[in-house]
Amino acid sequence: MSHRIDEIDAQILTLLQQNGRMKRNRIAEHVGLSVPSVSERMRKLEERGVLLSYHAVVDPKRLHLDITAFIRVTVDGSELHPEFVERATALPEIQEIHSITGEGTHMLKVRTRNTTTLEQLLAQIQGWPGVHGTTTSVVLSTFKETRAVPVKPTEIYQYEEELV
Amino acid sequence: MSHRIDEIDAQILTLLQQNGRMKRNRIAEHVGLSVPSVSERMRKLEERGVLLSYHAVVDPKRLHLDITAFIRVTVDGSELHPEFVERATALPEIQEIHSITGEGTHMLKVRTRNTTTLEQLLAQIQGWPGVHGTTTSVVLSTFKETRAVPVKPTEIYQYEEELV
DNA sequence: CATGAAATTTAGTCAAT
DNA sequence: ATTGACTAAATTTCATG
Repeated sequence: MSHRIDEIDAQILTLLQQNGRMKRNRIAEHVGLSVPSVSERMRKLEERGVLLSYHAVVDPKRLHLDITAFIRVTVDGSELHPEFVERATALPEIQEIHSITGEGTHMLKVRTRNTTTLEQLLAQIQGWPGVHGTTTSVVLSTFKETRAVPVKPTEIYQYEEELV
Repeated sequence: MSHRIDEIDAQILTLLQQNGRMKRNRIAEHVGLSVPSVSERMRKLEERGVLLSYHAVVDPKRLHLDITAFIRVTVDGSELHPEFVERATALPEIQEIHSITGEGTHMLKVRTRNTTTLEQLLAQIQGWPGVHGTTTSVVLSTFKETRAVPVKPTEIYQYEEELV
């Protein structure tokens, strides 16, 4: 079973990435289809796992989370990686956890209240099993921050089997 | 003019961060208020800039964007920073642009199709005025990726003047 | 797949508290 | 600031092309 993202799917995805609460009738106007057609396409995009989820974005500053930082961590021994990930996942201040190539083994993105809480967070992470070093880049200004991806109609078929 | 986020606002924000398309009547059930009250609170949270926006999340893998990478860039001369940011902002593959402390001056987060397109992107960035060095961390696995922030009712008043 | 029309659900308005 | 009662709008269902 294979599917492709056509021009209209691409438009719908672009619109919903921009405005996740856009009404179906307005989407329908944009793409030139009826409301039930848009609903059906959205349902299928969700079913196929192209549309993963919808989220509100809250301004961290308004909640006194004034520090954003990237923390590059070195975790010794890959047998300790799962535990590291588990501990990091449990902390709501940690928004992203990736394993990476190059210097270090993991990259974290964190939002925290101030330099004091950042220091506490770093101390906590450094105390975890296998954690050797951390390198922290504190964000001074953010100029662009989005999860939106450019969507073009795909010429290539997407085989479900290949993905998960 | 000052405002505080009470227990119910915190619940609403948490729910909408989890599900950005949650219906007002479902939110109302969760928080124990009427639909008009929930609408009014959402309107005010948006007005005050606490709720910034709503977005659908699209799976990059389904669109053949198989590479995620963090690129730490050194841009010489702060007078060249605005141009760097402007050029970077224009590229849809670049999802995040931050100026940072420590090693390098900027941190980029990028999504691109494959190692070939990543190489092209790096070459492009390295050609920009003032760009000296780049250090790339390619993501092998992502374990957590969210923009959701922990929301607790604030005891402290938030003065509009202090923000923006 | 797409559509219009009908049925159902959700959201907006507003006077009253 | 919150509500119920009302009206308007949005969404789902479904028979048909």
